[in-house]
Amino acid sequence: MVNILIVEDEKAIANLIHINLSNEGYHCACAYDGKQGADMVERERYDLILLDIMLPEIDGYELLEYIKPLGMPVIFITAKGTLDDRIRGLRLGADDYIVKPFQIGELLARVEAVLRRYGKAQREFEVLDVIIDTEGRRVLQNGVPIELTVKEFDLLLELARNKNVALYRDRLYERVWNEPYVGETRTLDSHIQRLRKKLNWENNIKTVFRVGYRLEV
Amino acid sequence: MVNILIVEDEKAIANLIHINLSNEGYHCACAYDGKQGADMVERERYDLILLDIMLPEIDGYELLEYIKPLGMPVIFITAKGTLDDRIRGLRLGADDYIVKPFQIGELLARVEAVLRRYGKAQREFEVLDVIIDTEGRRVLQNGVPIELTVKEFDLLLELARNKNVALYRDRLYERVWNEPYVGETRTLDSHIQRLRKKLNWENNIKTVFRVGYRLEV
DNA sequence: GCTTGCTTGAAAACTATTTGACAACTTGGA
DNA sequence: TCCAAGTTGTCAAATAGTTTTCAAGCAAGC
Repeated sequence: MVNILIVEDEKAIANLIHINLSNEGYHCACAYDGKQGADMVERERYDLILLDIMLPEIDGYELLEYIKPLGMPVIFITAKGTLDDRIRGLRLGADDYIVKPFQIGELLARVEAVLRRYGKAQREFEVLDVIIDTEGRRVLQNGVPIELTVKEFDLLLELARNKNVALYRDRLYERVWNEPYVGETRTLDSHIQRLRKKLNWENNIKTVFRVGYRLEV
Repeated sequence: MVNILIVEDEKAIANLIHINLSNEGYHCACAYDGKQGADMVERERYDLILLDIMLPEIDGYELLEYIKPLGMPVIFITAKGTLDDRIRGLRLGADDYIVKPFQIGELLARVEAVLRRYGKAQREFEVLDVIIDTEGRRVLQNGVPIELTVKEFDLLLELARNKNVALYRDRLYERVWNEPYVGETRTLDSHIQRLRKKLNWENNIKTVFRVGYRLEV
């Protein structure tokens, strides 16, 4: 089982991450300051470490230097979104970074990307009656393969990674299409409809009027 | 099954190697100091030993002298990249050496090379109704030899090594052709078609529209 | 120079995606 | 409650893009 360490002093955030990663089937441990983090890293091997920069005792940069020789991948969590910090983190050997406040789906995507890079990715995950095979880009519903197009698949992934979250149209569009949302067309709607139809998810993909969509599980 | 011993005191590195070799289908054991390494070598036969030079208790050079008469191949792992060390290791009878920090792919290549030299390489593997003999570059389908050209064979290998994974066209091309994919020609497509035809794999090599291909098993 | 494998390009076949017109719905105030 | 304005759903046509096919050209090794 994939083993993840969360080093984060804000307990609320640590818990939020913990809950969501556990939900995805990862095993998690938390450390609430740098010293504790160092201890835990020393005692056990983790497949990935989520590391806040601003920490009591030992800060994230320092801890990173300590972790890197151990060969465990690290994703920085940073509240300050300045380019400087990002570059510094990456140059110091972090594998990725994410800026607070983040959407949980974004975190999951980054976690998955890094794990995949290290050959540890969870290939598939389950939502409702559907199993999504991310690497194979395939979908099984109750064991039956469902043919999805690229956009449909990406859209499903985005929804599934943010289940029970109302996703704003623009954000959803921008994530899946990788381009700014102008909102003059029915593109996103059409794809949502097709997903609903293909998966019989009329009741699970809810429209949130004036906001966007939410996948309810 | 190929049996490999990793003698390395940095557990993180030992684990990293362990994970990656296991992934390739090798069986691995770890020893975390020279004495333990000596014990294990005495007790069991290994097809290959990965040996760190800087070890507690008994150092790598000493352990090598002990191992050599047993006729087990050895790859040195060395942090000091000086020419001296390399030559010393090789003169003492190591089969190869690798300098930390290394890329895991490089290690795998060296491991495979040494195993092959000793005739221990994993020569063939099976996918669907086909047996691929990597060394002989031959393919048997239900016992019947199938003539594949070089490119066809490499392409098959790449697909087979990533079965059930949707491989992006560019990645696939770059892996097989060893050059950047520009995407202006039908080269990859043609070869895919020929593979499909020769192996009657029309249904197993799936096109993933706008992505690439996937070998389904 | 023949053979074989590899690459290419054009055209055909196919598929996904976008769009637009209009219907249906939601909402907040009149 | 009802209406108007704004949003979302529907669906088929148009567009845009991708893959397959095929035949021919090319290159390297015999």
